[in-house]
Amino acid sequence: MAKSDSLHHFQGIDVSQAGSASSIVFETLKQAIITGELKDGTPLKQEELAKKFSTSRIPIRESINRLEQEGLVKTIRYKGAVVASISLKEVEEMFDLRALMEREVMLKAVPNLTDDQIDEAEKYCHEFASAQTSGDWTDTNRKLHHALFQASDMTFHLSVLNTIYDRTERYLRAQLSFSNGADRAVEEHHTLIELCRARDAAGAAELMFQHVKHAKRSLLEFLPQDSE
Amino acid sequence: MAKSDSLHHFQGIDVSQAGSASSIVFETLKQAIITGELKDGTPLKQEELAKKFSTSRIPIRESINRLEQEGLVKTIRYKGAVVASISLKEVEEMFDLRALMEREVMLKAVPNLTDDQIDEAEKYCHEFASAQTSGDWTDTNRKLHHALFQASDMTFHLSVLNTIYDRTERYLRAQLSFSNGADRAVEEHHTLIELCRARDAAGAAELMFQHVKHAKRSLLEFLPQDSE
DNA sequence: TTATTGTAGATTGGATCCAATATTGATAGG
DNA sequence: CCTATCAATATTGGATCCAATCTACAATAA
Repeated sequence: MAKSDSLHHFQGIDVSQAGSASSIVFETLKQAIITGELKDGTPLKQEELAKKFSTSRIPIRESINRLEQEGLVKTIRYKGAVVASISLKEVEEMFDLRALMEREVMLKAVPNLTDDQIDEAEKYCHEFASAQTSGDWTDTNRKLHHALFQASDMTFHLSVLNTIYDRTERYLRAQLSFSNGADRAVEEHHTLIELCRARDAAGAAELMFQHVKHAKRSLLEFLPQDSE
Repeated sequence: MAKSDSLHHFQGIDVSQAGSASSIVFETLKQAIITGELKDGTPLKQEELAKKFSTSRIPIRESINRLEQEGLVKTIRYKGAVVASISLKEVEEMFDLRALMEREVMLKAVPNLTDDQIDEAEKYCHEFASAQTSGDWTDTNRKLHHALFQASDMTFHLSVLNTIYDRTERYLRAQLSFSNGADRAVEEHHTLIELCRARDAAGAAELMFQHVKHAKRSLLEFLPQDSE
């Protein structure tokens, strides 16, 4: 009963009102993992979740399958599923890839950016600067990046970037709960907006690259723990 | 009965001997889609597949879910699943990303390559040159690239690359059935091996980049059809 | 005491049944 | 002849039941 109380968040969530049960469970669990509500290693027991969501185990199983395919959980046959942890090496890789990809995306996006889009990005830029909780921080950060990326029309790149964001967000949140290492990011974001307004694609792309590399470095300083 | 005969390949495949039913069905379907045995738009009917695999619909549904998460099928609620097609724009994007990533991977791999690994790659290089069917071609091509990539120890990058290979292979096969545009590739592969032996990481990386860009170009020449 | 074995409980994997929805074809009206 | 509506069928989504496997703990023997 009190054995595993880490899923108390889902109290009262019911499925019988919108889309398919599977997709609701999937989105809810995914969000809980991304935000860190469900910590690394938390076992996801089908029966338990079925009760929380007031459904049978079928939609739960489908959700867990999909989550595993996205790399967010890891299951062992007849043993069960747990929230997947991520190694330091993988974090590094993901940030390196982010840097590489976001540079390319910016290169294509900047020439297509409308003034409205830049205004929107700047709005998020300010929200970002005044964000208080780590949740607000990551949310506005994602919105800001996304607003700039939209103009690139590189849907596949963006989908890959999204999975990287999904899989690293909880670690970013953890970092930001401790340090307030967002100062440099705020500065870089403002400069980024300026470069976009000037339609300096190469400059914006290069700054984005460095921006992500900086984020990687400050995150790694805060993850000296295990490596799995 | 003769209505949809595009799944006749699975005759006799039975599930009751190895891993979980789900994973067997998943791998089999995935391979069939990758190779092009199941063409774009082919509907995947659960009952029909359940009979072919001698199981219930449950493992079929799980497989389809996982395939959808990998982008290989597309399902509509209460309507069914079909083999996902891919737009020209996505093909372009995937090859651009491949070029970008494989350059980075080579940059890290070359200094770590052992002589044995290079020998292995060269073996595939020769197999590739003498491959007859489009299946042999893509197989050895993948093996060759993979052999070189292993030394990079960039597991996440490789997983992304694998999904790109998975989602584009059938189009490459189709191309190679028509043209024999592999001549240039053979040449580039040999040069690539030379550069690896010389431990010229920058050179190998740059050649790999161009190699993928060339592949992209010759593929696009053969896909002037629809765009969806 | 310690290692081993066996049994009971818990948990996941798969099969079958029912519910919800879409598709198709027939029929009636214009 | 064409169109619209409605019933019949096909197909997917979800619930419940059974099977297979793992885990924990106790009993027994060295």
